[in-house]
Amino acid sequence: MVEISLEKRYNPHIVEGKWYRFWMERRLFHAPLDSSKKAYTIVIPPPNVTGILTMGHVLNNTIQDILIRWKRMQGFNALWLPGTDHAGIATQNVVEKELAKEGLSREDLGRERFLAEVWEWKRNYGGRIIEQLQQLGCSCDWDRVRFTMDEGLSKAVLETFVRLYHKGLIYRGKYIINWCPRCRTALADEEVEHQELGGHLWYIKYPIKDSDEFITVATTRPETMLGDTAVAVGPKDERYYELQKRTVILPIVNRELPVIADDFVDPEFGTGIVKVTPAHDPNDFEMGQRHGLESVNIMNPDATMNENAGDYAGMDRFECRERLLADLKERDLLVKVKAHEHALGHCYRCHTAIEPYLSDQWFVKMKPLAEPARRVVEEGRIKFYPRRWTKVYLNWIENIRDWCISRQIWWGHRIPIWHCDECGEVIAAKEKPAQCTQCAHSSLRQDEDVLDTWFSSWLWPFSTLGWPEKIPDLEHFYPTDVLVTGPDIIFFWVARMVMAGMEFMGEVPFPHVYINGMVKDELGRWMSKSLGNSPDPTEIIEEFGADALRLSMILITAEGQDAYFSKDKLVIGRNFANKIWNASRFVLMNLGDFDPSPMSSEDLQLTLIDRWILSAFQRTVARITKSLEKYRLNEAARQIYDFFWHEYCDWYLEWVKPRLYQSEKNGDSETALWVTTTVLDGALRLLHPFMPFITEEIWQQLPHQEDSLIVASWPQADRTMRDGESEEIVSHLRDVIGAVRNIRAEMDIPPSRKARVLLKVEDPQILDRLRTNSDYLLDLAKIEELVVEEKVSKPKATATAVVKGVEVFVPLEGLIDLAAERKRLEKEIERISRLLAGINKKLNNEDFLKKAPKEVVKRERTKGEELARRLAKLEENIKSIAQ
RNA sequence: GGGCGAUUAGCUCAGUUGGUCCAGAGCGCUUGCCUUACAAGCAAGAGGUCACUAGUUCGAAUCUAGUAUCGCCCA
Repeated sequence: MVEISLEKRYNPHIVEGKWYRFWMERRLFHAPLDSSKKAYTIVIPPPNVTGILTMGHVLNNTIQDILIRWKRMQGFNALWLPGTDHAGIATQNVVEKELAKEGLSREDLGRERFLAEVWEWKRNYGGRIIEQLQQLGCSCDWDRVRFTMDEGLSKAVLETFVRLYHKGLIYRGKYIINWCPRCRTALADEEVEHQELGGHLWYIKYPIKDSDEFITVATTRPETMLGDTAVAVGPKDERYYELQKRTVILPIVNRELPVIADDFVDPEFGTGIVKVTPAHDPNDFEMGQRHGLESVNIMNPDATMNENAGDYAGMDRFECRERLLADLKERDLLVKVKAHEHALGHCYRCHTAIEPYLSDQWFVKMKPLAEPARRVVEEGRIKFYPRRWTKVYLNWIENIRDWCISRQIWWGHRIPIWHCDECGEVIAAKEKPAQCTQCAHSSLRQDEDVLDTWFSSWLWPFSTLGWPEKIPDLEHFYPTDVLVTGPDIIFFWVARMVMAGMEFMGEVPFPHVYINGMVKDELGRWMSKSLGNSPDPTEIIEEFGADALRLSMILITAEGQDAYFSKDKLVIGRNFANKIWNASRFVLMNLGDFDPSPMSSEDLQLTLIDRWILSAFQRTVARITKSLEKYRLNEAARQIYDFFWHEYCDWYLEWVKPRLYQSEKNGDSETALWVTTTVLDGALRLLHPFMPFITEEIWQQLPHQEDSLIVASWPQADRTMRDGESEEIVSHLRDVIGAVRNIRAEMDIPPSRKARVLLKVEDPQILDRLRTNSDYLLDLAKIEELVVEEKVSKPKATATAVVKGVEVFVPLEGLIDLAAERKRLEKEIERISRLLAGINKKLNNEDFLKKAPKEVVKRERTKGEELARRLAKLEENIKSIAQ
């Protein structure tokens, strides 16, 4: 047996690392292919390789670990498949920044050497977040760790691209896309974050050709006027019927612009006339398509102006705006400026303002993929927890737009498209074809672009299990059982995984999606590096321990609600860990070498409190299991917390002490030890998914069968152990003790002074019950002499209380403070009167008696009678004080 | 403009099929205790018209509608 530590405070440092190593050495997290067991699978939302653990990861991964550990204990072949995501743009940015320190750009190195640098970086730093997850206690199957750029996963990417291409679901074209001028790449619509900004609306005069007149257009982006190829008005806008026949002159550039009529134009906006810049605005682009307008691109990829911008060429877009406005003002063409709120897109990686930009890109046609993804959710084959996200998901699916998947960066899966230099043929192939399929020429060039990172992560639930190879693992573990992730990537990732699952596997990737809340700081702000308000979880683990962090996070997070984190919220977890520690220390100290596990039910001499705590434990098991099944983790955590602290520690351990202290072992003390350790053992099992380290540490010191608590069985709810009668009696005893304690405290009876207590009980059944169990009252209420009788004459100078069926008298032998006692009783009378009034109101209501369920009426009636009796006694007692 | 969430004790939050959870927990506060597991503890207590209004119902913190404040997502 392990030496019992005498530390009075739980010290996570000497415990956590030790057990994690123990689990790893025995490969207890590993889920081998074992078809004799039912599989339970979760794939981790792969964190970015560049990532470090955030509080958001802590919450997300703690939830997954709780589910996995729970299912593993239930006997499932539980696989939690970990891994990381290559995070194309983010990772490339990181490495480029490193290179910049040496004055180098990626172009200086060239593609090949640059990629070698990134791989090197990944080897050195890419495992950091994995180590941090281990510190948190995550029981991932590390033998199966995957990376989106692994060979196998890369194969899956090529496979899906080529399949979709041949199905006609991937196409290339010149469209307006979201361009990040800093990352110099296209982004998908979802990768753009919109921010409401206080901008301006500029009113600019455009001269009408062959006249002295002007029109006025309103725009939020004056610099793009250099690329205008039309102005537009609403077709039904009577003000501008005449104008539609005219031509206007673009100032500065002096280009002639047609006036077009298009429904897109909102007559209420500005002057009702808008400029049309097909190359720099998605709506204008569509108008341009409808009206056959020319597109004039006026910008370079870095958002400086190009040669089409004339004198402004070379300027940055914002500088150009200032200069242009100044020039317009000088020519008296700037009519006015109005403040104007509008949403401006920003790059989700670097927060640079996005430029709508016309360029050649690859797209996935989404409608055909979205249809099955919509259906499975509508049919309930995929359920969201909490349910409200269903609507968000469906709304997005229904308004889906094609997915821009090409990125003008180097780090990622290079698009498996080969261009023939000779005939211009475009070939999609997993490997470089030997020759052009069209002209047989061998000069083939691979497309320069790489794929969106999400084009590999949407395959994650099955690519990690070996797809497209048909291996038994895939068969056994797919589909996964639940996906746990944050609301911020429902569109990016969840929806697309559903599409990919349906398209390539013909099956939903998971039946349940648990959307956890976001972790914010105490002011409700998002945690971000720039605000510096994101605490480092590893420092927190250092200070409080992983168990305390995990439990605290779960307790403060109701299903899917955002959590406002602050360090003082960790106190609850830390204190609870300490409570577990000390209660267990107490049990172990009393257990000594005795092994109670072989005791059979015939050996046991169960007392009232034994039956009660075993019953309460069963109640808790049933509740926790149910809560976990509904993904109500905070509820489950709260239940085990309350049971352990406020039933097992506060009452059972206090009551059982005298039996454990007996120096000679006998049937009674052995039974007490058996119950004490059995319930502790059970509680540790229930706690283990939440607090894996401390529970393993203690459990290993208790007599046990299995190697590790990790693989010990989850307690089965057993109705035959439920004992309503003992629960009722104990509840009654607690009420009596509470009444005495209240008198003692309010009457200032020092704890050192034991009291004489008289209980007057008229009901013979209750009388018998209290007499039989009177020993349970003595210690906890600090009673020296107890009288329990049917008829008790109240001594003089006595403090009194009334609980169900019992009058409690505590004689104070002249020390009584009459005023205090009167105040105490008055307060109680007021409380009871209020309750009684509420009940009487119901009972005097005929509709209530008629329409409420019978048992409710009966319950209210019984309660009313009981309260009336108590009130009468209280009033009698307060009267006798006055004498 | 559309959708969603939040509003309960000084602070942070539970309370999901409307009736012994019409009110709870942790922290903080008051009082008394170093009671041989635990002062990161034990015991007792103070503190809330459950944002507001109207409605449904025998009965509403809980359901419906609207209002206010805050926050998020989408357009």
